[in-house]
Amino acid sequence: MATIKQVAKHANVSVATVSRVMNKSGYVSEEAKEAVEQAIAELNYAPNRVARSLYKKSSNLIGLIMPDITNPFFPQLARAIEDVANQHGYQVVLCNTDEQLEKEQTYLVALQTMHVDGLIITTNHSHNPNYETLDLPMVALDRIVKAGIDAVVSDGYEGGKLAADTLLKRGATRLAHIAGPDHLKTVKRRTEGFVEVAGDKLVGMTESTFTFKDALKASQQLFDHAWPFDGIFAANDVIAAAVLQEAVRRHIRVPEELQVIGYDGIELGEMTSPPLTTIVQPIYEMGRVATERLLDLIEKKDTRPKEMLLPVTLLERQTTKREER
Amino acid sequence: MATIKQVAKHANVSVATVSRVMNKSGYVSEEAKEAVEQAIAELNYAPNRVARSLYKKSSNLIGLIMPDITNPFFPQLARAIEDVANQHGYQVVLCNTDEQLEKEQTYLVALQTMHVDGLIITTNHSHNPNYETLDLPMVALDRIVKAGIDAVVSDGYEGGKLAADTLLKRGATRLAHIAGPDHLKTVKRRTEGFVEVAGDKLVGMTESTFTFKDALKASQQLFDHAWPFDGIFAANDVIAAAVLQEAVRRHIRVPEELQVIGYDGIELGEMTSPPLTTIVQPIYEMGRVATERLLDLIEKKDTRPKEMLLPVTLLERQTTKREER
DNA sequence: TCTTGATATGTAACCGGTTACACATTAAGA
DNA sequence: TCTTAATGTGTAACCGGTTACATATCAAGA
Repeated sequence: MATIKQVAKHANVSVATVSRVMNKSGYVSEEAKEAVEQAIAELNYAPNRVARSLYKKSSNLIGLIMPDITNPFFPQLARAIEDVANQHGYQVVLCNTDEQLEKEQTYLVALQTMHVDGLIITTNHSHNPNYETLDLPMVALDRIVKAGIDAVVSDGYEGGKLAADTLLKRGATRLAHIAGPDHLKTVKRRTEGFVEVAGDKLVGMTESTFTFKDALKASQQLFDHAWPFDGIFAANDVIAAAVLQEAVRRHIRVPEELQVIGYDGIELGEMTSPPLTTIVQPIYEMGRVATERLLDLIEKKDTRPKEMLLPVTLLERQTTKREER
Repeated sequence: MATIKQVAKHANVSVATVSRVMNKSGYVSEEAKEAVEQAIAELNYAPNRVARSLYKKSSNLIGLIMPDITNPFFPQLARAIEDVANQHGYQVVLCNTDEQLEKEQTYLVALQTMHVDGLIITTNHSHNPNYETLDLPMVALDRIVKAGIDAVVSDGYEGGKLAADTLLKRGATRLAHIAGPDHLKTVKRRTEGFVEVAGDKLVGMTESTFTFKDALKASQQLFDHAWPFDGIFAANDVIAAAVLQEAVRRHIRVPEELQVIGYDGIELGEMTSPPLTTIVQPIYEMGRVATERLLDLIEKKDTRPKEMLLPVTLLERQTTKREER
């Protein structure tokens, strides 16, 4: 790789002039500019970002901290973040923390010492001391870390209500629910919204993590103890897929005997049999908004922290009945 | 963040001494060592990786180039890579190229100018001129870029044979197949293996991309034109899920009337109804091996290029019949 | 003609590490 | 006692950019 010195020599100017034409800063004569541009082209020169970072104290890198990219909700988020970052000349560093504070801490110092310009956090520890001392632009995604940190979340409460409402409208009279992990505020809201609208129609409820195995166990337990119910809302699509599988195993017909609604809108819902009706979070959009916000923060366009609440929608596939009109 | 100078002053030594104790290089007295260590602790010092990179021309960063993290095969790979990299003090930069040469090229210069130490490539252009001129350690994963570049792949040929063999053993007599995209060599091998063993039992075959929508179309077409068949092998699990969904829609009983085998062993296969029998690639293992190999390359432990072929296994779930004994 | 501000360009300091080199000091061996 | 090698430490150059500052030229306005 050529250096700026070589370019300068090649174009018969000083390094300062080369730097000026690259950054379009200061005064440069047309003549010099052309010479430099030609030299750059001829030497196939691209400036060393490490050197630039050192002086500028900015790396055009953003850190993406998530529990586990393997969880099917996150890839879309990561994709959106990467897309937007890339469009603005940033790269993203991927960090899987498994929600372990220690891993998180390790990543945080690594990220800091490499001078990332900002952080997107998809993690849960609202009390996490790691972030408090951190003087870095950051935005929380799908999680609420603490007041004072920007957050982008979708409207889980409305989503929960929408799920209950839909089930009721489609003629369900005995509702069940599988909630997500208790420590996730954004997930809890779904349950709250659902319970609120379900009222005394709610006949069974349990809780599960977001792994399929756990979800399957929870489903079995629910079917064993709370059956019969004719409408069920799962806190996410993975859990809904487990419910579906368990229903098939028990020869319960979906949606005739049991209507099922999931939450998230991940691709998985399209692939189940029958395809899953679900409350769609605008996942890609959330990633996009969060990244754009972070970029604004980095460029100091706006520093008042705020929470962005994105709307959810119902996607009717085939685990709910057609609405009668 | 403290700098090495501050640490040096605090410990009453020179920066060289501080550097020496941090890197355990050269001679340092016990006394000086303790003073420095205490200063580091008190100032909460961590060396600036950017500065270190500039001098060392090595960033402890590795670039991960993949088509689309949203494709359910890749997150596990990414996870493995990230895990191993992290264990060795490296971070990974995520790049989604959508298989577009232009994006790839952009990433490549970005990655080079930030002095990544190596590349893991999960992409397809065997003729890709971008990589030829690149003087960087790299390993191709699940893809064969060209001779001379290390590659880690699973044994698709054996996998295809295993699928046909299994179907035949379980009593299928009329076989069908949906192949993957033609330009993926590693995927083509699955088809070759399958066709070889299926022989004249093969009654229908078509091709599909790895998106669910396309797979659904391909399935429908196959059912329309080649039915009846009683065993089908799909080039990956997403396609198999589509076949399954279409079979359910047509009230074809699986596995009684039709046995289905997928390929990959992604989590999705666990979530379909019924759960999918599939040929499992050791995905995480592949990511691990590739990354360890890359790290060896970076540290110049071994430079002879080689291709690593990992074995696949059959995972029997419920879309195939139990073997009669 | 003289002053002044806009234009143009180069030199060198700086960012925060690493390390070559010079220079002590000390201990072991002759 | 004199060499010599091992040990210990500091100074400064270096990595490849950016930019403050000094300097020079030139045209416009007084």
